[in-house]
Amino acid sequence: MGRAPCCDKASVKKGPWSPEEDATLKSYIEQNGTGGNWIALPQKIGLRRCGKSCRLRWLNYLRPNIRHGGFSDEEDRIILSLYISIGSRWSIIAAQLPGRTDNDIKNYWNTRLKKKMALLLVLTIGTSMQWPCRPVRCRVQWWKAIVSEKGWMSPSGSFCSS
DNA sequence: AACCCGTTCAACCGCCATTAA
DNA sequence: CTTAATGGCGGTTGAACGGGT
Repeated sequence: MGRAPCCDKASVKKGPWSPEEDATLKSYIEQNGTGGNWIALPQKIGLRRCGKSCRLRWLNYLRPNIRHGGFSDEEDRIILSLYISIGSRWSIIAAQLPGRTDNDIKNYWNTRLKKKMALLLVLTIGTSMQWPCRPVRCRVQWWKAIVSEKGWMSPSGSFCSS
């Protein structure tokens, strides 16, 4: 026996949200709040969506003051230092970056930032240049494992072990 | 023009934590 | 205290897109 589903999968719509659905959800929450129950909310406002889907849509796209894309160098630095110290705790990392969502940061890290950082590592440590950031320098072994696993080893294959 | 392939990111899935009954 | 319902989170997927051939 599996776990009971949170909603009736057969009668619930999946996939991208339409502008109409967005408008329905946004205007209701702006006027009434979430009512403390995401599961009951879609039925109440006539949306054929899972409550969890509504929650995700609101938190990641519809709520006010959200920024997408255009991560600054300072944001890169904050994400990297937090990732090194606490790992993939995206909600905690997002809490340090106003206007950013955990989903956006997770996507940014997985698709861009970790590659960018690995490249930076190869270009600095791999050529024996001094790494400018001490916390990162202390985690060379960690990065080495990542870079090795992903096949991002520098042509020389050399890493500083300090 | 048609296809391939890598990248991006919105959204889903399933698990664990928390809360209510 | 126990159990069920709901919230929250991180991992993962797959459609859309764009550049290259």
